[in-house]
This record gives sequence, C-alpha cells and structure tokens, in this order.
Amino acid sequence: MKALAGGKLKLVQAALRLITETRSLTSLGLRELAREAGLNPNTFYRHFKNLDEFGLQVLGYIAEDMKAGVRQLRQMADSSEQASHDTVTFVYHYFLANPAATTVAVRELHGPSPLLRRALEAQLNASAREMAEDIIERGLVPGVEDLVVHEISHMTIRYILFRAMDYIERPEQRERVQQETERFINRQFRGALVENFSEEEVLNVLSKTTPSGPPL
Amino acid sequence: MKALAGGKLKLVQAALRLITETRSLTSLGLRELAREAGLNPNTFYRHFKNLDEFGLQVLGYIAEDMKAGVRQLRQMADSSEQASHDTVTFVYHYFLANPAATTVAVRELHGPSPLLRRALEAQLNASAREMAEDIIERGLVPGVEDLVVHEISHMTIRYILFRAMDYIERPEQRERVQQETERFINRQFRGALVENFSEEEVLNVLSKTTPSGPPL
DNA sequence: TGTACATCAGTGAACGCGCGTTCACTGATGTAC
DNA sequence: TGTACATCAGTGAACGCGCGTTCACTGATGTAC
Repeated sequence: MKALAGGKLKLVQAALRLITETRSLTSLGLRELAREAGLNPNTFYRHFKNLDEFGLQVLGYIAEDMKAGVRQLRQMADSSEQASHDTVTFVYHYFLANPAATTVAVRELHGPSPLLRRALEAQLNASAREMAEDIIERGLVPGVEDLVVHEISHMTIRYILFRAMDYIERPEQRERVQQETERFINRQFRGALVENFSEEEVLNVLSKTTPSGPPL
Repeated sequence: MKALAGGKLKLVQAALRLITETRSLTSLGLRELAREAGLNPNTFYRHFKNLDEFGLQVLGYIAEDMKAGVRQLRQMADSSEQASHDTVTFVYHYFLANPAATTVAVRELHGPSPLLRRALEAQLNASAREMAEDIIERGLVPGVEDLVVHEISHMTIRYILFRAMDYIERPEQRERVQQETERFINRQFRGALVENFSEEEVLNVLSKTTPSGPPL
C-alpha cells in the first residue's frame, strides 16, 4: 500500500483528530472533514467517491500503523504467563498512545456500516492469526491444539480491543483492566489444557496436590 | 417503572422498528421518529426533553423486556456444562427473537453517547451480578471463589452480547457461534479451577491420567 | 349535576442552518514531440 | 530546449433538502367547587 499524501492525507488525519470519546468515523460529515483539514468541501471528491470509501482509507491508514506497532512486539518470554503479561502491557500502551485509532476500531466493529464492519473484522482476524502463529511457533502453550490456540487468540484480540476503551477513558482502572485481561488469557489457555478431562477428574486429581502460587 | 403509553410508546416502538442492521439508536432523528410513529414532529417535545432523554427511555423499555425474558431462565441443570449449554441456547434464542433490542445494546455500549454508555453498562453489570449469584447459589462451579465467578460472569455477558450480532446476522454460523460460546465459558471456569497451580504442575498431574471425553 | 378552569397530547406553519452534491473555473505539474 | 496539451488538486458559488426548534393554536380529559 503506498503512503497517503497531500489533501488525501490531510483529510484522513482530520478524521483522526475529530474522532474523540463522543464521535465515530461514520458520524463524520464531508464538510466537517474538509473544514478540519483546511480544504474546500469539494476537494473531498477529488480523492474519494463517497464517505464509505473514505472510511476504508482511514481504516487502512490505521491498520498500517497498528501493524508497524505490533511488529516491534517480537519479545522474549520464557513462560506463557510472562508472555501474556508482556504482550498485554505492550498492547494497552499502544492503544493508550493511539486513542483515535482505537476508538474507530471499537466503534465501527459493531457500527452501522456493513462495509467497514467487514473490513475491520478481516483485519482483526489477520491479527488473531498472527498472534496464534506466534504462540504456536514459540511453543508457549504445549498441550493445547493449534486449532484451539487460534480460537482463543480470536477471542482474546476482541476482548482486549473492548477493554482498551475502558483503559483509555478511565486512568484509575488501568491496572485493574490489565490484570483482568491477563487472568482472562491465562484462564482460557489453562481451561483449554484441561478441557478434555471431565469436571470430576480435574477436581479429584488436583485435590491430591497443593497449589504452589498465591491465590488470585 | 410504570409502563409507557400513547404517543410516548409509539415513539419508542418506532425507534425499535427503525433500528436494523445499519442503524443505531443515536443515529435516529427526531423527525424520522415522528414520521415512523405517525405523529407530528413537535409531539416529540411533549414527551421528551431531547434525544438523549429519549434514548434512555428506549433503553429502559428494552431492559424491562430483557429482565422478563431472563426471569424465565431459572432452569434445571445438574452440571455446569449442562447449565452453560442450556443458558447459552436460551440466551441466543432470546436475542434472535429481539434483534432490534440486541442491536441497540451492542451498538450503544461503545457508541457515541456517554450517557447511554453508562446506562447500558449498569444494566449489563446488574445482569452479570445476577448470573454470578445464580451460579454460586446452585453450586455449579465448586472450587472457584465467588469473586472469580463474578469476574467471569462479567466477561461472559459481554462476550455473548457481541457474538449475538453474528448469531443474528449469519444464520449459517449460528451453531458455530453457540459452540464457541460454550467453549469460552467452560474454559474460563476450568481455567479458574486450576489457576492456583503452576503450569508444570497441571501438565505433570494431568499426564498421569487419561482424558475421558472426545477431543474438541 | 353543572360549570369553570387547568392540564395535556397533538397540530401546522415557519425559522435558520448545515448538509451532500453539482457546476464552471483556475493554476500547477507532468508528458509528448 | 521549447511548445502544446492533458492531468490533477483545489476553489467559490449555488442548489435543494431534511434537520431541530419555536410559535400560536386546538380539542380532549381531569379537577375543584
């Protein structure tokens, strides 16, 4: 994808500036965008056929950025617990640094435009796949099938995205959101580890040993 | 809360009719609502101060309905797996029967109006609390602390709500969505059950016995 | 039971405004020969 | 190197439209005495 430039770039950046806590991508108007970008309303038509096409461009712009961010996430970690902690920390910091992009993603994933919904979904699925492949390659969760790793990654990506809004908007809850997210991930993988055993088996077997870590 | 009647009711019901796959509560206009309700635009002001107040009424109307639906969910189930299956089945069928209400909830939970966001969040928290208390009372997950049950319920309610959109919009994926949801819930509780043990402990102990159920 | 008055839901016309869109135009940059 | 032409980003004025909101009004229902 070639980089945006000129008026096109100005309009996309204007959109990100206008999207705050109370605005969504689909709610932005053509004249409003042009005003914010310092351009004549008609200039919009020089670059985009309509507002839906514009929305896709904004999504693409954000996706580029996110991919660049995630790429620097190839970090060391020797246990899955350590990896989930590091990853969650990193991801939330990224979201905090890019609130407009985050808000767009959360809003439009269930927003009114089917076009944008599908596009976002595809991007999230790609991220989930990448995450799953990384987990599998690094052998972070032995004993869990690949297919299950993919399924959990899919759920986790969405979970994190939703919580990101809380994380951004409520500074006093950031630590709590982060810890809940880590527990969420760990429980998913732990649960998958033992899901082929019946409920009684797990209880019986585990009652014979003693927990090593501190409770919750 | 006393029931709505007359023009007030007509307007609220018009909103639910107008909210489809591509519309959200916050995107509805005053004149549009009046038109759909068969009323003069000004009549709106006889009942509501502004569109935000109207939104709250719609939310209240939906909440009443949902509560009634959930109350009939006091069902029999002798294992947590059975309970989660029955509950998930019931809940998705409810959402399918009330697509407008579901869409409103999903859209506005991360929508542009902070007022509606907060109201919806409170309602979801109440539902999560109810679900958790039910699980605890019926002793469905022995070995998991009450606080953890509450936390998982909270996550589950949100997870189900998001998936409900897929469930409604994509008939061919309904079975899959339902199964994934069940696995989600079971993994959370299973994971919570063993989260006080280290990763190695779980693996070591479980490798000494054999799974009883079929794999995934 | 009747009368006077207040309240309430609803009406119709009119307002100013911002919107998306179209038109004809300009000036700069790129390209062919 | 110069010239002619095409392409492209951007402009300014004008359009019709639907919007939220206000005003003065109507007719039905409720209430006090």
